[in-house]
Order: sequence, then C-alpha cells, then structure tokens
Amino acid sequence: MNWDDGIEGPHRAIAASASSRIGVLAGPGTGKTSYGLMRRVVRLLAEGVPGGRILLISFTRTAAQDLREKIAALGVFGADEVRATTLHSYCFGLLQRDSVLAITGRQPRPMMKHEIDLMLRDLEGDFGNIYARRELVEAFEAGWARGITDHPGLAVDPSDRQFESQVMRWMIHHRAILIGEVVPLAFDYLRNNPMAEDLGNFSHVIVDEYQDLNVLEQHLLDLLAEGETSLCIAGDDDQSIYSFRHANPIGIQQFLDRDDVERHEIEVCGRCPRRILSMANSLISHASDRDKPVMTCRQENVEGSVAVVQWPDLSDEVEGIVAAIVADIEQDRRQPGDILVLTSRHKIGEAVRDGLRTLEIDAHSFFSEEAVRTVRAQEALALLWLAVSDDPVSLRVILGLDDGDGRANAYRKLMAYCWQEGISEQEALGRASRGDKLPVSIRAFLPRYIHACNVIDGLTLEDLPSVIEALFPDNQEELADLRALAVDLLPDVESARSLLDALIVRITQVDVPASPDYVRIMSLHKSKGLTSPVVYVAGMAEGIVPTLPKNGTDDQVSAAVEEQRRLFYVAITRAADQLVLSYAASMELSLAMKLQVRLDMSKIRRIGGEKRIPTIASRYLRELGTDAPRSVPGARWLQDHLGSQ
DNA sequence: TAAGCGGATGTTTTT
DNA sequence: CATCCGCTTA
Repeated sequence: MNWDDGIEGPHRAIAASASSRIGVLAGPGTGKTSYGLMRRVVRLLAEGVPGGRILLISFTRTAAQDLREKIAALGVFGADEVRATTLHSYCFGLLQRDSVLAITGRQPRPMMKHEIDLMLRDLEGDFGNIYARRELVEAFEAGWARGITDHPGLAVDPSDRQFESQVMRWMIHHRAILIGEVVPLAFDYLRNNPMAEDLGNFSHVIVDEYQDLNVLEQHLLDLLAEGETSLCIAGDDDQSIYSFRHANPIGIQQFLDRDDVERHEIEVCGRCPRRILSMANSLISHASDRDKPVMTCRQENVEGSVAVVQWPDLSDEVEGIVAAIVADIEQDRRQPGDILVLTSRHKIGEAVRDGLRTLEIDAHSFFSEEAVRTVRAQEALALLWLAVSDDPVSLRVILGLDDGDGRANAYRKLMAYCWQEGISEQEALGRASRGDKLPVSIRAFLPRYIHACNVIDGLTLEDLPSVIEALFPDNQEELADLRALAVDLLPDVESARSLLDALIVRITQVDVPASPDYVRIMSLHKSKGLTSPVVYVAGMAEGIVPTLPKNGTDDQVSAAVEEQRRLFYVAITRAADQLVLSYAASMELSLAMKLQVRLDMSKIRRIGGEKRIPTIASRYLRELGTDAPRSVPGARWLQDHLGSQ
C-alpha cells in the first residue's frame, strides 16, 4: 500500500507533514486514526524511518489495541517494530526495564478498587470520608496537577504531602502499587535522569486521544519528544470524559494554538448517518464556551434510524430491549456482534445481559472489575491469592470482610502493633494462632484469620478443578462471574499461581473485541473508539445521564453537566446505522435510590406494598434538535419493531 | 444490656 | 430511602 492511496484533504496533509510539531483536532468518525495517523506511519516507514524509532501512544487499552491491529493490517516493512501502547503500559515497561521499582523497593502488585478503598480507610489523618479520600488518591495519581497552574509531580499543600506519605507507607508495607502511580513514577524518573535511554530513543512520537491525558501525562510526552523528536498529537476536546482523573481537555487547544505547531482539523464524519450526526451536532452545540463548526456528513443520503423510547418501569425497559434484540437476531436482521448496549449503571447492563442469556443469546458485559464487585467474590479471590503467596493486601481484604469500613480502626491498631514489633500482620496473626498473646483491641481478627487458614489448608492446589469447586462453587450468584472466568481459564493454566495471574488479568484488564460474535454491553466510557451498527443507550433518566455529584458546589455540578453531555455525545456517535435511546418513566423507590436517579420525593406513590416514584427524562434528550424523533411508549415501539419487515 | 440517635454510606467512569 | 456503625442514655 502506498501511504497516499485514496486519501486527500486533511488526512493527506497530516500523513505528509514534515513539521516536527503537528496537532490534529478531529471529531468522532472522522478517520483521523486510520487515514491520518496510520498513513503517516506508512509514509515514515516507506521513507526509511526504522519502525523501532516510532512510538504510538493512546490512553485506553481499547484504543491502543486498535492501533496495534491497524498497524499489523498495514502489511508494511518495519511495521512490526513500531511500538503502539497505552501510556501506562509504556511507563510500566520503562520502570521495569530500568529496575526503577526494584531499586525503590516497590513491588509491581497492582491494587483493585475494593483494595484501594481499604487502604484509604486505613490512613490515619484528617482526610475526610471515603469520597474525599478517593478524590485525593486521584489527585495523587495525577501528580497533584489538579489545575493547569499546578506544578505536576509535586505535592505542595502540607495536607496533600501528608496524604502522599501515608499512602506510600501503606503501599510499601503491603508490597503493592497503584496502577495510577506508574505515570508519576516514570515522569519523576525521566526528569531526574536526562541520560535515560528513552529520551531520544524515538524520532517520532504520535499520540492519539490527547484530550484524555492530564497535565502530568502531557508533560511526560513533552519530555519524550524533546529536541529533534517529532511530536504529532490528535484528539477532540468534545470527547473529553475523564475529569475524575484530572484529564486536561484544554491542553489540546493550547497545543494547537502554539506558534510552532502545524494545525489540522477534520470536519467530515464518515461513520454516522445523517440523522444521528444531526442530533450529535445539536447536542454538542449546547456545550458552554464552545466555538466550533458543525461536523458535516459524508453519508448525507443515508438517513439512519433513531428511536426514543419510554417504558413504565426499569424491568419493562430491560425486558423491552432484550425482546427487541432477540427479534432482530432471530429474524436475521442483525448479528449479535452488530449490537452495542450502553448504560451508566452496571446493574442495568447486567440485567440486559442476563435477560439475553436466558433467551440463548450470547452476550458479554464489560464493566470495570465486575467479577469482584461482591464481597464473597472478593473473599474467594483473596483466599486463592493467599493460598499461592504471602500477599499482605489479600490478608487485609480477608480481615475487613463484611464490615462497612473494613474494620479500619482495628486494622490500624494491628499495623501499629506490627510496626512496633517489626513483624508482618501475617506473622503476628500466625503467632497468635499458635498461642501468643495479642493486644485485646486486635484479638478479634484471630478467628477470621484462623478460618481463612483452614479454608486454604483444605485446598489441594495441584488439583485445579477442586480448587475452583472449593473457592468458587456453583449456584452462588455472588461468585458466578468469577467462577465463569476461572472455568474458562482452566484449560490454559497448569498451576494455581498461573490461574490466579490469569484471573487478575481477566478481571482488571478486560479487552473489548472490535468484532465479536456476541452482544456487547458496557459503560458509555468504555464505548469510546468503538463503532457499531446498532447502539442502545439505556437509562436515559436524570441522575443516570447525567450522573451528578451529590453534594457538589454549583461549579462542580455545572462542570459535570458539561462532561456528561460529552459522554452522551461519545455514546450516540458510536452508531453507524441505528440508535435507540431508552428510559423508564418510574421506578421502585429503593431501586431508584440505589441507582442514584434524580427524584422528586413529593411524588412518591404507594402501590400495593411498594413505593413508586416517577423519574425525570434526561435533560440531554431536549438538546437533540429537530431531527430527534418524539419519545414513544415502549409497548408501541416494540410492536412496530417486532412487526417491521 | 437494650433502645435510641446521629452520621456515614450506597455510585459512575480509567490506567 | 435502607442499612449499619458507634456512641450515648436509661
């Protein structure tokens, strides 16, 4: 393939540019990756740049995987040498290769979300409740660069510093690492080691989805591309959806506005049909402080199909979506892999998944760490971990089970005792189980520890099926996901250790395939970068879309309203043919509370024994413009849908 | 020891 | 709203 086959306009200009600083602003479905960045790689390789001197970076694993597949498909000499990866994976590799972790006494044992929560509860200090602590750990992972004026990599505020040192103390003591730590660590390392091999290793650094990066990450890329190295960045601030991790969407505009940057824009969407693109354009035009031309449609004569559907209750919504999907598949209008179901609540997504599976339709959900969302699953995984290794974090999990705050007070006392005695928690409890005295305040841990030891002693690690039966028994709903993963992995692993390792990868690093043979169900966030003929967005009610902070300031709430609009914009621009937006008109009160739906408490109605409350349709449905269809009742839509063709 | 009260928590997203 | 924890009071 020649680098310029069949491309013109901005795509060709991006691929051809010899500038050492290139910025690309391009909306969803504009082909910036496939026809801009990829062709640029082809041209560089054809002109003799060694593949190993080209680095391609993206933020999400899905996008990085997509880059790798596209490079492999190029079939160009040298393409297999090109490195395409997530920024985190790149940083982790760098730290491993230069033994940075080992030298600083750190272990590459990543923490899962429920484990991080325990760590946060264990910290002693005036850091506020768990929500405030989660925000602090996000700021720490962003190198404390919360605002653009902050100097990335350094905690300035004394309270921030105290938080950081307490986190580090806990993490080192428990021989673990936060995934988010790798970027600050790599940044610090590169800044203090100007001789490091990676600085100057690449002649071309190409970054996709730049709007997803925070200030620290953007600075790190500047370090990698200092001097002679060419830096090409591409992104779209309209698709910036990661403010919770301090992503810096204005960074892309600032980069484009620099004098030394050659600026490119792509305004033609080749993915969405006319009607869907018109709705997306209308929606995003409601963003405040936005001044951009609308995207034009390459398929102006393809109309696309859109429905906005309202159901009486959430269960009707789930059943209705399931029925419509089943009909489309059974009547051969669609393949399962053509269908993408997006929702901001895993409970809704999992209900759709289970409904489809009941009717023999293959469906997979991709919510983060969903296999260990239940306490029993967390326990089972921790027991397996402790059975194959001495893992302090898993012991911490076991000791905190079935308690609102994970017995943080008692565990703090245990940690203090162990520090004083110079032994590990495992050692302290082990000695106590053999008769040594423990201080009264932490003696309550002993029965839990002994119970865990008994379970572990009862395992026959050489017999993997028996381990699975013992730890993840069948017919326990809370363990179903974990068991399914373990059973699936069983043929490919030969030891309990490798089963554990594979399980952790499957739990924490879920890959979303681009062309599967099953229905995909996921969060709106996860959908970024995907294209699908049919897209359902379920749960279009206020409180779900948008999800807003409960006790936020006015500024925080309006920032969330802006970002949730961009998230919805990402979701609807996934659709290449058909889009269905759906929501329930009312819900049972306790379920509505659990889902954080916005409610007017004066509207509670008692029907029989249950309390019902009306929900409020998402504000964004009103921003979709004149091409949006009227909302129709679910029963009527389903009847039309089942009868169509 | 039991009852009562007030406060925290529940949730969504990524690496 | 529902549940749970810690603390105070009877």
